[in-house]
Amino acid sequence: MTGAYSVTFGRILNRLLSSAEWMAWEASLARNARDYAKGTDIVREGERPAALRVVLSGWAQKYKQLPDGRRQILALVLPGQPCDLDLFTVGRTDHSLSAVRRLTVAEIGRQEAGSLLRQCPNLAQLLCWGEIVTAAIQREWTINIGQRNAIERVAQLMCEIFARQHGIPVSGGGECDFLLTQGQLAEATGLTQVHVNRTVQQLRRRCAVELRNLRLFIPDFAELAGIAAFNANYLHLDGTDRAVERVTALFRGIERD
Amino acid sequence: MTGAYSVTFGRILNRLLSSAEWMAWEASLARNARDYAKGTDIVREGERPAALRVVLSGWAQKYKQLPDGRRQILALVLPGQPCDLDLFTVGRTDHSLSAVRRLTVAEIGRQEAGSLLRQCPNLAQLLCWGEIVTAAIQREWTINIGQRNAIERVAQLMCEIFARQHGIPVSGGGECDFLLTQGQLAEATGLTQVHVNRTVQQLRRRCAVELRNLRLFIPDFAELAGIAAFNANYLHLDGTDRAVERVTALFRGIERD
DNA sequence: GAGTCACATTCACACAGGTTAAGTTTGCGG
DNA sequence: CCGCAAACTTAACCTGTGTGAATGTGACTC
Repeated sequence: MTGAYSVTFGRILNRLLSSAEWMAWEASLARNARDYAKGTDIVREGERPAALRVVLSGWAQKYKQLPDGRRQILALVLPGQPCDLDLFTVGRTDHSLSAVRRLTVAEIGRQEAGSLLRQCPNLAQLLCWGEIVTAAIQREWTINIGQRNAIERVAQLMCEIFARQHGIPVSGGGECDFLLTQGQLAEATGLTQVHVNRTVQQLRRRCAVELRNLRLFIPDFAELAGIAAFNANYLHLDGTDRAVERVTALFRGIERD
Repeated sequence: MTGAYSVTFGRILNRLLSSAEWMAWEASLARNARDYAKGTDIVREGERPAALRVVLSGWAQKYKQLPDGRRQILALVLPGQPCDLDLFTVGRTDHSLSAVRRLTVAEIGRQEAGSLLRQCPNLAQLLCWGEIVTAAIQREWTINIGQRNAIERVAQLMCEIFARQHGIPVSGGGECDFLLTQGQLAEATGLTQVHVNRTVQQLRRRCAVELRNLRLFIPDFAELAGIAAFNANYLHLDGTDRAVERVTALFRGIERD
């Protein structure tokens, strides 16, 4: 059920929720697990949000499509992360969500989500914190696609995916899950499949990066980060504990309401 | 002081805050107004957030820069909008903020922001709603830069700027503020200044769009929207009232804490 | 173990958009 | 209302990435 939780959210919940809260959360996830085949749409743009969704294993992708079919992957949702807070915010979803590969998500309906939030006093703040980081990642993707060239874009995305799973390695490198095909990598970076292929080969030659068996091997993280001009600030890997206090402060007005 | 408030936020506050709340908010803004010259940095990436900033007149831009100087405008903050909620969320800002042209912002320090939130029970939810819409806009910018070609990108941005000021015209067109130079338009769309110039001329020819005197003239909105394949869903122009209820529900757990 | 499918790879060629470098126009500060 | 800087425009040339189509390769199925 648990799978490898991403650094950015799953582990944080585990650390910042009380053990009773954590158990309620985990139980709710387990009770509502559902599988999707690769490529299946989970939510389509324009629908009314019906559930709080949390990825349990596999990756989900947020995407948008133009009327003529051109498609952009906007974000990747890794195991342990909530897909979005649309259930609590918008009337109609403005983007679609689908399965990168075989995927298990928990789909917590409105009622159960409500009672879960009441059982876990810090959960709402933690969910908000997740959204804040997601927004920061979205901004980085914007500059990635807008300003970096092909090799930098792909390198940057690889660094991000690695860091979101294992943090930044102090030295050397490592490996991590990487579930995207080159075609999907193209949709995420705004390149073509063909050019992504050329680019991946370039990275193989320049710093021995390997993409094999749904895993990404990075012999020297610093070297790859150098190519991408990768700066991990935007992942806000530290400071989560304080963040929860801060978000709580934002809503302090409510407590006295 | 007030200036033309954008559809997306200023007017909403006006409608959804009680008149006492609205007066407290306006008073706080007026008390903390500060001017910046065109191009001045207001916040630099990596700084600790020190204030809740709200644009009073002029436009602000969020941007990021790569080490070699390439720069991407990530978002535009229009009059009436808060720049971000960094004060309540992150330890270090992950992007910079500067003045598109001469700009007046209110800079509400931590203490005053706290007391303001306590005076205005719905303010926190409204601020959150603003962030939700901002995130949706960021997603649209990602697909804009990633998938649309030059003329589509520029047309899309023009439609957005217009719609954020006046909503979608039922028929015909209209005019609105447009404070970006072609160079800034280039930084926002991931193109070059030279190519933006070519593109703007193309739009002039194809649908008589004009950019003059810091104003944008759109004779036929539908035509421009057609070029861009513009779909206003992501601006969430409707449904704000309900949204505030929803965000409140998200934090209901807290009320009982 | 032949057939199928998904994915990666390669090639030849085209073009949207980048680059560099002049001009020209506009508008603001004095 | 002058002078200067910022903004816009034009031109010639170049290149990174897209296009379309074919081939290779490994894994899974019946």
